[in-house]
This record gives sequence, structure tokens and C-alpha cells, in this order.
Amino acid sequence: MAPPHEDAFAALIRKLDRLAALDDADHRAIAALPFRLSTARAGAHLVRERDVVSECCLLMSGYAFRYKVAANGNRQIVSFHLASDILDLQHLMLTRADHGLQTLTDARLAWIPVPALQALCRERPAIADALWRDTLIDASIFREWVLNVGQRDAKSRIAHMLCEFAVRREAAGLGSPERFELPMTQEHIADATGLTAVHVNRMLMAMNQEGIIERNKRDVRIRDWERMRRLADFDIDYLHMAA
Amino acid sequence: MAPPHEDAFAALIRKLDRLAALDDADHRAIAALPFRLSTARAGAHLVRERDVVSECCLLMSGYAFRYKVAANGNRQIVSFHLASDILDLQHLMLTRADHGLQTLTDARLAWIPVPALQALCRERPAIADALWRDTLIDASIFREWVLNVGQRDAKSRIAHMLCEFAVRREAAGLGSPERFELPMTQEHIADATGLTAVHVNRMLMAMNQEGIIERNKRDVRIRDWERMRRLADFDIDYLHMAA
DNA sequence: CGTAGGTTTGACTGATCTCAAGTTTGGTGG
DNA sequence: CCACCAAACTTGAGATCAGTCAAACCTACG
Repeated sequence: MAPPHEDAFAALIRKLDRLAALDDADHRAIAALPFRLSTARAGAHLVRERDVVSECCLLMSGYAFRYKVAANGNRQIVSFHLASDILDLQHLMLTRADHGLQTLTDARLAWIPVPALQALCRERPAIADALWRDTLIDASIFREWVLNVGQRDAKSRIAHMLCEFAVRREAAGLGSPERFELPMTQEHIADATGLTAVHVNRMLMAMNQEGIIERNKRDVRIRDWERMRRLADFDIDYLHMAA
Repeated sequence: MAPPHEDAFAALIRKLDRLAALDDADHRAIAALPFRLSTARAGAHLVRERDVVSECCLLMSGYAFRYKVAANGNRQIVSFHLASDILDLQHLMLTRADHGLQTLTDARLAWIPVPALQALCRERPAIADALWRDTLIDASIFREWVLNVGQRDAKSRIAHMLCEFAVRREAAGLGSPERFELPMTQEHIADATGLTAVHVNRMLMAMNQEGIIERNKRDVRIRDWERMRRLADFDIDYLHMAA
């Protein structure tokens, strides 16, 4: 196996290539970024709300999520992340974290100093464009989540979350969207959709019985993607993958 | 009264000044931006979902909102905007609109060509920083809205929306946060909080009776800001106004 | 093989929605 | 200036989706 940081920076470069027109000098500049490697166990807290952050975190393997906590103690997960995602890119400009960041599974991470990223943006405008674009897509996903949590019924919300996960996973080269293993518990799904774990369970059971998905614990197979897409009201445009 | 575009660009410059350290050359570059003025009546559609957009829209006076529509016909408002906000700054990088944009009141608008803004960002990095920062704060607000709609009960959601409106209004120099006139109907509030207009009405009546607010139609006075803040679970940090 | 975390199921509760009707208000044309 | 109209607001009664509480069941891991 190749040194882990080569792998991940390669994945990052592939991803940024899709976001803007990068040339060889851009690729070299990314590969030359300073970083600090670390590993984290499942459930590890990487950033806590209100922390002052001076590094951005590149997820090299595993899964993570961002969340906020309400005064009543309820947790809202605001996004899920997978390998090659830069978590908390907003700390390029906003130093105080407005949300927490936690791993879902064991993970490998590369921490990149914010000043190095800022310098990179100054020197390589195409990279700045790609990163800015990435944060704008992030925002588009949040808008879709506001819609999801605000206007769809329980079953559709869960279906939508699953569709998004399946599609992003595929886009990151992590395998087929038709069948995959969920890294999150039903409680995570509940906190991401504004439901309770009990109700998430009931809805998953129902989707199973209706023949839309086939499920064994965390293992999910989407049996009828078109019905799933309709149930979820899933329109891929908000992910801005093309154009 | 001064020519309207001088007013509004002045307000924009003041706002961007708060987001990054701009110098006189930056100010002049902003003032020199090409633009097209227009006016719109209340309820006018400025951008529709899926439109290909080649101008960014600066709101010079009045109020507007962004929204998405679910397959079941439900509308989710994802943000409210007021004078000096740049609406749809994401179109700097994402050409296809993933949501609609509509006025709440009569409004004056300045449309700035995207290529002019992109050139400005290349030439004046401090302005690029300010605009990027603005879009990141936008995203932070969306995260807070996901939390609001996903985890708070009806009364808190509405209170939170009102707190945010009051604070942003004041920050834009539009008057006191203790008393103001709402530009939106109870139906707009409902669509922003994931509730029905009927229930919004009941909750507003309740807040009235509890002495938290005093209300006459659209006119709102917050009688007890501290109780309001607690009810809303409103923590201003997510607006990233300082630092 | 014991245990903790995760999943599943059941019975009951309740916050919010739906439907429906009545009231108020602001704007418009006569 | 007034009368009218449509939109917005208010109120009530009943329905429902999702929450709560509680217990049982798995199963991976130490």
C-alpha cells in the first residue's frame, strides 16, 4: 500500500480537479501543502463548538459528521462526510467554530494549517476557485437539508438522506450507490433528519416491507432506485456535480 | 436624496469593510463595478430554480427571500434578506440556481455581471476574501436553520427567526432590534420555520399573552429581550459578526 | 460469556396539522 | 371619500404523524 498521505492528496486533487480547471502547477502546489497526520477512533471529537480553529481537516479515510446542539440538549447533524472531503473549510475565514465535528468510524486525518491554505489561495487562483466552489456546494446542501427537515414527511426525509449518501459515496469512488454499508446508527439518521431513532427504525422497516430497500442492520440495498428517488424527492442538481 | 446607486454601494462597501480589511483602492474598485438598476414589486420573482444566472443581485432597498419547493408542493424559505445584502452570491461559481429568489416588499435592485465580480476578485484579493467570508456566513446561517427547523419546538423556532431578523436588521443600520415592522406574512414565517400559518398565528398570540412580545399585525415590539433570547435559544455567534 | 450499544416492537400521548368559518385590513376603482 | 374585494389574520374542533416510555432482543467485542 502506498503511503497514506499520497493516496488522500491524490483523492483531494481529483476532487478539486472536478471543481475548477487546475493545471500541473496547481497539482504540485496542493501536493506540497504542509500537513499533520493523525488517526481517530469512531466517535472521536475533532472540533467542538466555539473552538478557535487554526487547521483545516482533510478526511483521508472513514466517515465523519458535523453537528449543532440546541439548548434543550437535542443534537442536529448538519452534514455527513467521507474520504477526500475537507471538513470545516469555513475556518479559512471564520476562526471560531459554530458547530462540532465528530468521527462516525475510525478515520485517518490530515490537518492543514489555515495560513498555508490561505497562501495557496493567493498564489493559485484556480485552487481558490475550487475551494470556494466547494464551500458553495456545501451551502447548497445545507439549503436542501433545511427543505428536507422542514417540509418532507419522515419516510421521505430518511430516503433523501440515504440517496444523498449513496450518490456522494459513489462520486468519491467508494462504490456502488445501489448497495452499501451505512457508517451511521439509526440514532445518527434520526439526528440528521429531525426525527427520533424509534421512528427512523419504523420507517426503515416500512421501506423494507414496501420493497424499496432491502436491509440487514447497516447493510442497505436499494432495490428500486426510481421509486426510491421519487419517495425521497431526490433531485441531484443541488449537489452541483456537473457544470 | 442622493442617487440611489451611491447609497447602496456605500452600504455594500460598509458591509464588506466589516468582513475584511479593505483599502481605498478596494473601495474605488467596488464603486466602479458595472451594474444595471431595476425595481421590483412585492412578490416579484427575481430568479427561479434551475435558471442559468449571469448576474448577482444586490438588494438596495426592501426585503427578499430565497426558497425551495418540495415535490408535494410545500415551499421552504431558506433565508430572508434586507438592504445591502448580495443575493445569490453563489452564482459567482454555480451557474444554475438551486433555489428561487423573490421579493417580500417593493425593492430596488442592482444587477452586477458575474464576470465583473470574478475579475474584481482576481484583482482585489481583499474583496474576494470579504465576499467569500460573506458566503461562509450564509452557510453558517443555513446550518443554524437546519437546527432550528429540525430540533426546536414551534414557539422557539418562530422566536429564533424573529431574533435573527431583528439583529440583522440592526446590523444593516435599519433600526432598533426592540421594535420593528415585519415585512413578511405569517405564511412566510410558517414556510421559513416548517410550520403552518395557522400554528404560527397561535404561537404568536401565545407569545403576546405571555408578555414576551407586543404585537399589532406586522408591528412587533420585543418586550423582554432576555426572555425572548432564552425562548429562541438564540446565540448570536453563528452570525459571525465580530472577528 | 457478560455487557453495552444498537435495533426492534408495543401501547399510549401529544404537538402540530387540517379543514372550515369568521373577522379584519389595506388597497383600488367608482 | 366610500364601498368593495382579496389577502391576511384569527379562532375552533377534530385528526394524525411522530414522540415518549418501556421492554425485549441482538450481536460484536472485551
